[in-house]
Amino acid sequence: MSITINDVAQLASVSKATVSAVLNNRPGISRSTRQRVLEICARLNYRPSRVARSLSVRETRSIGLVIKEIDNPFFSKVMKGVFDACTSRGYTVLLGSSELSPANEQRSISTLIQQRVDGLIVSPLQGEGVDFTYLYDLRRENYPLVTLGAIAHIPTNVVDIDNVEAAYTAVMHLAERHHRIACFNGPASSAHTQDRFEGYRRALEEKGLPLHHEDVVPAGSYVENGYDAGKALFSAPGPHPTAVFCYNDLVAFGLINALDELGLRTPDDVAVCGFDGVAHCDLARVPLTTVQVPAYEIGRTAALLLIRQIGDKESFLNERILLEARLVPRQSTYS
Amino acid sequence: MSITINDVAQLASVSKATVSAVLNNRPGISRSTRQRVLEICARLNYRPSRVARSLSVRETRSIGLVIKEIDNPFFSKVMKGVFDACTSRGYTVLLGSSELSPANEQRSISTLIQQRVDGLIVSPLQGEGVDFTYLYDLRRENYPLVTLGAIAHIPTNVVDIDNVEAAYTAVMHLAERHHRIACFNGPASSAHTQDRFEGYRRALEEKGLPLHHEDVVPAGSYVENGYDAGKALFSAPGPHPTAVFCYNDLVAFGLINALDELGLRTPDDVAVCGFDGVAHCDLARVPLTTVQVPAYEIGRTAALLLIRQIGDKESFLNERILLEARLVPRQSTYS
DNA sequence: CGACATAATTGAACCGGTTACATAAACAAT
DNA sequence: ATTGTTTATGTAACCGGTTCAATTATGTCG
Repeated sequence: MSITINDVAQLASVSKATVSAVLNNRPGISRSTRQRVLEICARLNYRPSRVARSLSVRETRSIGLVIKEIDNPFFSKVMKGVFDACTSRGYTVLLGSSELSPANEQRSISTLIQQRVDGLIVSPLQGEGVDFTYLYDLRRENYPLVTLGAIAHIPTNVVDIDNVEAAYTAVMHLAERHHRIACFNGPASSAHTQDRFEGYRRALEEKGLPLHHEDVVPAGSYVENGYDAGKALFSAPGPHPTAVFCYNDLVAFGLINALDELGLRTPDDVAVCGFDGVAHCDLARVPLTTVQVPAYEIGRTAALLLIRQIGDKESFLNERILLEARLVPRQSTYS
Repeated sequence: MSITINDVAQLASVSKATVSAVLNNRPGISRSTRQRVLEICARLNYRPSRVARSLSVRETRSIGLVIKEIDNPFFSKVMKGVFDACTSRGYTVLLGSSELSPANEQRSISTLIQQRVDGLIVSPLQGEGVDFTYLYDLRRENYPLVTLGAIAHIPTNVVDIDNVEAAYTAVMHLAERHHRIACFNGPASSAHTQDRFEGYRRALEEKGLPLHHEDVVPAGSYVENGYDAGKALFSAPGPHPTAVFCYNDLVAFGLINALDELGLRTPDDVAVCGFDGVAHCDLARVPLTTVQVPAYEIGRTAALLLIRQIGDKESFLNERILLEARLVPRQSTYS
């Protein structure tokens, strides 16, 4: 099938060992032999098999990235951060995605481990029905692992922002002008959902505002979810909230759309705050106030941390890196 | 280090061959042996090494996906299509991206081949300084390859839309009301840029409209590019175009922003048409008229085609699948 | 010129699976 | 009891690299 090291060795009339030495720039090869071998490699267009090498040296120079949603601009940026850091250091990225399903997450991780990736970056799901004993096992085996967000009871290397704090800040911002603030939560299976809700709760508490049960709605993470939740909440009878803190920007966009259709104006009738700071928040019909999360840096940092840990398995077993998120007020909360 | 088939064999007091047979559901294993082996696998939490298997059977059950921009919602959807099709068929996706640099493209492909992916999906660059002899070589070796967009002089399996036709339709739409239409081109290194421009040219020609040289500007593929190009074109002295056909939606968004800052209104002063139909075109400040490209289906179709070709290398050597794109008129071209 | 150090090269085992073939065991038929 | 047939399991080679001890070639020096 394809050219192997044996073909090269034979044509150069040297042993495989010599070819291997040449290709790995090991010393102790004569100038002439090196030249001849390289020439033949070029002529044959020889590409050493990484799978054979991986088997032998027990490292694949690849890492697995398991995100939650491929089709989410936030994760696109994370991916890019991971990708850039990895490729510049000779690592290949194998892609996994849970698409919010715990079963998929587990399957992805399992597959990647069978592929013998040198380490994993996981944006973990959490909540009901999420079994992370397998992540726990990885930890115990000292498998290089970085999670984007902490996992309850499992110490890992974490790269994230302080979601509670960021949500708190955002809601405090809304509370400057509003006294009834709703919360559109994200997927129940995401730890971020819980943290952001906690920030919301604290802000209300601090301001002495009541937490209306019916104002806390499980929305989701996509535009449609925000739209549906918005339609439901604001077409219900009775007085409505005058501001909504959304799990992410997409939900916020959907909400604004729903409000518009209901004849409610943003921000005059209802102020809306998003989260993530995906590109184009500033291009939206109503420029969106949001919490700018450094997604690219999260990805990049996670990759660097992971690679460091791959290199020295004993170090940084339990690092927790929190990057800065900042509130970017725009028109959707100011009239 | 990690558990191997030998460990399992030893504990079950059988040979590796037997363990292998059990794990691959090969017939001719006694009920009791099978059970015992499986039990021990479970107990040891044994995960067969795909790298060893790959070396042996000469297939990795993985494919490489090389896109042009990770951080571009269009490619996010393509990726998702590829990912879904692949994972449901047991293939892993290795990620590559040229980020519009031919050198990167080549490096990505080269790396993926060394990883011995079973096939490649490439969204190829094209134009000046793009050397695709290596893609040509792949073709000759009958390496499974699907490209998203044709490559000049190289017959491959192609999945794409008819860019010329789609651009033509879009520009004809603009030409219903406008007589001077600019074109914001994409990256010079993209074949799509050339095709879309060709559609633009044909539409003008058919309508008998003049093609002003200064109205054809190399913009790029990101929001900033559209913004910059817009600022430049519309702040120049003299009469301006009253419509712009943009390479993609992001450029269109940037342009609308620029126009806004220059005090020009969309669509009243300048009509704008995008391309791709990324999510949120309908959420933009000015809902964007665009050509809706079935990105997810492109990815999915490409993956299916590739996998089919991997299974039967002789078939479909030269398939050319064009999916439907359709114009979605919105406010940015209608007042 | 022989002894010895040094440089260059090779042989063989190994990584962890798969697989063709050989062998052993179980059982039926004669 | 012998042979044949079927079923279950084991042996060993192989995939394409890496690695290290052993070997051979080359060079230095007394």
